[in-house]
Amino acid sequence: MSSFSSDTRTRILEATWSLLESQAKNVRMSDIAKAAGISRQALYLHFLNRAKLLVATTKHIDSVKDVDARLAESRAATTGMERLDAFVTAWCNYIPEIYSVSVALRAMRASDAEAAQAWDNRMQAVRQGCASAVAELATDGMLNPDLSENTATDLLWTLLSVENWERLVRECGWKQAQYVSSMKSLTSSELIMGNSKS
Amino acid sequence: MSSFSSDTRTRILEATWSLLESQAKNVRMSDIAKAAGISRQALYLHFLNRAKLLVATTKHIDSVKDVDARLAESRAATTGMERLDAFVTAWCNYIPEIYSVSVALRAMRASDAEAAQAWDNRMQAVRQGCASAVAELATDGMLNPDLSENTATDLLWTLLSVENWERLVRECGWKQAQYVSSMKSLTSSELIMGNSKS
DNA sequence: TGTAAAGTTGACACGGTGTCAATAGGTGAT
DNA sequence: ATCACCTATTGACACCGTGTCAACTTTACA
Repeated sequence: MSSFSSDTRTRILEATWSLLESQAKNVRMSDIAKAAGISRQALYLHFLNRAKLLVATTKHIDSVKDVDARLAESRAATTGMERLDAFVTAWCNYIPEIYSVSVALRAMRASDAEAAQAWDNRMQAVRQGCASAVAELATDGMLNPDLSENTATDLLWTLLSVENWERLVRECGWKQAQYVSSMKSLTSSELIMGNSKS
Repeated sequence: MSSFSSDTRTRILEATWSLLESQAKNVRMSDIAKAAGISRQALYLHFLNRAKLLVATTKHIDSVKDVDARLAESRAATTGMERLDAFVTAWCNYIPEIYSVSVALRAMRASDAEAAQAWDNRMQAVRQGCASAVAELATDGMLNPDLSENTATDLLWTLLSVENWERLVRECGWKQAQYVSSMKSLTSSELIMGNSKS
């Protein structure tokens, strides 16, 4: 419980975060150490390896940004359509917060099993959110009859991927608001029964 | 023009290709050399670095699979809707062919500017195909009036990304045919004016 | 005052890419 | 025939980033 060590730990996490936010590419352990004001080796006293550090950083961001509270809103919705809308909004607006860390984590996937696992877990959690929204849509009888619940979940999950956000917002230069509203209309027009364009 | 050297070159490319197809992850220069039956150093006589080798491999696949002929079909379509359909079909069915190399190339993006550039070029070419299809849709007056040509192109390009294929086919286990028909209905319902679900 | 935790410096192994030098063998032109 | 060239070989090595280890110092606190 010594405030000492835990201070250093969060200083490391904050340093990692801000480095990833800024330059984004090729952040090395030594860069992070320097930014946190400790030696490179001391980093390994707190995190066994780079993957664990990145994972801890995402969790740190989650707690700072209070992801749970944001998603709670969508679970509180009473109808399936409201829930879908709330979920899409909440998640789409959360993507930019974790984007920079996600880049680093995804880049490690190919070479590091632990990083791959961590990213996969996160995505499965998102998928779970998608599945819940779809399920509620189905019980309301509002799910597009061409789609099974599973297929609809796959589709929703795919549309809401970080990679799609990356492409539209970062590569194509869309405004975040434009992205969100596009995703809302896209998902609702695909998932909700008998929906043509507004 | 010595058939000798050029034989080795294609042997290298074939070896790279088949290695990427099989194990997919962490294919090293030494692995490729071994598979091609030459020394690791000799690889560098043919390709200056790993990025160039991967790029050459994609081009080799393109020529073997005759990507131009496949896409020519979509350019031959007379109406915008036919063209969109043909383009989506052709590209979606081409993705599996280049997928394994794309994984390797994308994995290098973070660390290697040349690989990033090469992947980007390829994707811009795909975007060009999307733009052409959208343009023809627009001249036919069939483009969804909610969308500018640019926005429609962005959307189409995003939907047809390799990453989305990867998620649906590899992660979610969709059959290729299911993926293609989903993409066809998804793109047409989003891009074509006044389209509800079939 | 002694112990433990947290940190320091310096050195090193490992894996993978890319480079270099010295050498060998086959091919083709003169 | 021989010279030059091209392709290939072996072996060694530099560079980079991660992760590890050992020896030592500083700080906290009981």
